[in-house]
Amino acid sequence: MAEQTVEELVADVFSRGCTSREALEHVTGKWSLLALSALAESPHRFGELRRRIEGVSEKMLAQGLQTLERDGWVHREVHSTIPPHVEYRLTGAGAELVPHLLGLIDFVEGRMPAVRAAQAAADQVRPPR
Amino acid sequence: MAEQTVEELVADVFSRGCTSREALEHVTGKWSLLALSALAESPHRFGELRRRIEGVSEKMLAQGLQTLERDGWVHREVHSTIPPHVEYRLTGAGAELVPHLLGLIDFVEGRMPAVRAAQAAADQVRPPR
DNA sequence: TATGGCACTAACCATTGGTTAGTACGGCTG
DNA sequence: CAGCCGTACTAACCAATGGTTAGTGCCATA
Repeated sequence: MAEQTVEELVADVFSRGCTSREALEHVTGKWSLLALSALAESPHRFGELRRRIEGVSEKMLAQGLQTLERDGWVHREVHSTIPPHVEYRLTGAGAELVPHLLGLIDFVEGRMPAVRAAQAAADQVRPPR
Repeated sequence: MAEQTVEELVADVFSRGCTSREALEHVTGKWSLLALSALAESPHRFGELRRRIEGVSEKMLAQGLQTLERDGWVHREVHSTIPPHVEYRLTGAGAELVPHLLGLIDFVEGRMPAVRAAQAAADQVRPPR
């Protein structure tokens, strides 16, 4: 661990220097995850995404989309119109990423009864602060 | 959207009131994700996890493990010894969750060259602030 | 005596998340 | 006419969470 090769930088999430950590954080971010899921349905304009994802602010949405675009998961297309018209769609890479995310989302959603039961049981033994 | 049924609370990540949002945030949290991945290899003691996951502090690790335990993904077993001996292992649910996480991690790791290339290209067009 | 092992937690500062206001332009309504 | 709406962001500022550092108690060892 004293020395790190380039391969280790790429390949090992347990390694502090692994650059995929950051990329993982981006795609699993709270709002990015939901934006990607929405874009899996169809390309959206900014405002459409905003309305699709309840609870997200324009600021957080813009931030997440910017990151997703920079990492190459999302394609942003600006039409020079008034009012502004910006469209977001998944890139090829994004389209391959999304089934992984949706699989995880579906799994967790399906497990919510168990999660809730576990929380209730845990809170009985050890009430939260 | 004016009214929400219990089903909607459970089933729709796009909905503000969806409780699975929080559960998703927990399992995809930066340190929790790595803890779950390490536990997929074998049960670990606290210190073993700390050493396995480079860069995590005891505080952040403890916090993540506590959440994972509460949600029912991880089983925490305390042995009353001196020095303390606490062991963490995946629950049955955790064992089913982890392949989803590992699939995502593998996918993103494999895509890092493309992510980096996308970032470099994006930064040329639009240098980051 | 001091230090190390173990698994946390308290105190405090740094960073990111989130709220609110603002931008510019054309169209529509009262 | 003035005000508001639609659009897609960004600036300013406060709230919340992440992260750093110190501390806990007990036994064993140098």
